[in-house]
Amino acid sequence: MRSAATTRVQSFANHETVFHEDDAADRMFEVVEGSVMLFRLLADGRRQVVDILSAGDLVGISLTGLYDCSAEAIGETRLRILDRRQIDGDAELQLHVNRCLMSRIETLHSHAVLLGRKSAAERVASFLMRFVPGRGVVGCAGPAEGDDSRVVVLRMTRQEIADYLGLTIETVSRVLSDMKRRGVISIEKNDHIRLASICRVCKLTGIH
Amino acid sequence: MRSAATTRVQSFANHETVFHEDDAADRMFEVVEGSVMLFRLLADGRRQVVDILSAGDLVGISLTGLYDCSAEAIGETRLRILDRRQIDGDAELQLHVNRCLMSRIETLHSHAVLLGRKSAAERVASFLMRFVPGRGVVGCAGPAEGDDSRVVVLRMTRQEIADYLGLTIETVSRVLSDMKRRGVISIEKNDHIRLASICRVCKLTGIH
DNA sequence: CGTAATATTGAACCGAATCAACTACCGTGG
DNA sequence: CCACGGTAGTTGATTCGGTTCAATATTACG
Repeated sequence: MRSAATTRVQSFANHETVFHEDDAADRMFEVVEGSVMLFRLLADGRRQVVDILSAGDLVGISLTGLYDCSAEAIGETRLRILDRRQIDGDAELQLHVNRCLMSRIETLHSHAVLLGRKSAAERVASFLMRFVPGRGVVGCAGPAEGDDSRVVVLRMTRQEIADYLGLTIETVSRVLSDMKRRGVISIEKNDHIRLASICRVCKLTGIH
Repeated sequence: MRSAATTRVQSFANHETVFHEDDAADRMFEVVEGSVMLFRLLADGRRQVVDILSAGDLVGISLTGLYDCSAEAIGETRLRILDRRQIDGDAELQLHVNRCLMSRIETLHSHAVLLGRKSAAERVASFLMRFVPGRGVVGCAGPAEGDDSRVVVLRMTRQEIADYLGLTIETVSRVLSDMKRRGVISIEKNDHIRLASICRVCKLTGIH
């Protein structure tokens, strides 16, 4: 979005913290590469991953001056540091920020449906479909002619997936095992999952 | 936000539909009075209320050109119809839209924690605390000297509350009955609930 | 006052959590 | 290269919170 010459890019290792909830929100970022996980903690340690951001998304926007959740890199991640003042003055940039925020809101709406109304199996299927762009959404292309399989790389631990889906690691594991048993997926590595048929996975998401 | 002379205000009766999910997002609104409930449906009829908006909030902002959820008035509600073109040109207005969107995102983050990680009792307590501004949040004033009770008016049916909290009507009812039994609240009318002690309700929200 | 809609309560059931054991994987160093 | 230890993931048995189904009570309203 901005010319690379005038902006600074910072690298984060897998699981490295970008900022903590309640810290002063002094910096804003744009994801250049990798992903960022936003999460909140309850006092007793329960954790909920509230959003997962990837290339092009903005991280660390705050209304109150304090970050409203913590942020952690998923995989090797590079973030461009943005200048708040530059944005405030530029109508064009503001429009871009606007679109990013709206996109977050739509995603958060979907996630509320998942957390409030979907079964464990539907949540895991929905999670897997995140990694298949253009499928399972409006204007879904339908099953590709011929082979409709695909390998998705999660780059998240079972604990992170569970905290994102509002489940426990055991439940996530059980659902994946069950999908494997039924031939819907096969687990090539812990975080490399082959969807035997994208369409079949999609039918398990609960949206149909 | 805008001068009343040049803008149109539309009134909606309780439970009247403002727009439907997937309709063309041709209009944007600002809540003048009352509230608006945003919800999504799954194909089998499961419903999740994803957000509840009140005075000053914007309704019907869309990224895709289609509304991403349905909107329904809660109580007698008045909405100001906004002109999209007017906003796009005005940096000052954009900043306001921006702040509104950020506020939605923070609320949606909180709601994800509620839906993903809180017990039924914690969800209902959190819901009741929504109606007590300035308490149970950062910089909470603490219990008022003397009487710390308060009557809150829900203006929503048990079904709507349940769909907002990701529960069933029976569970909502049971939790409220249990709180009543323990003297935390008293139900003066179905939608008029007296919190005997705001502080005690707050302690049940799970955030402490 | 009578009726329909909404809310409460009870009993049985079920899905996911919990607790506990076991297994696979990964990196390190002998 | 393989043995070792630690971490992450799986699987099983049991428990528990919330749902479901059914009956009753209450409220709103003509």
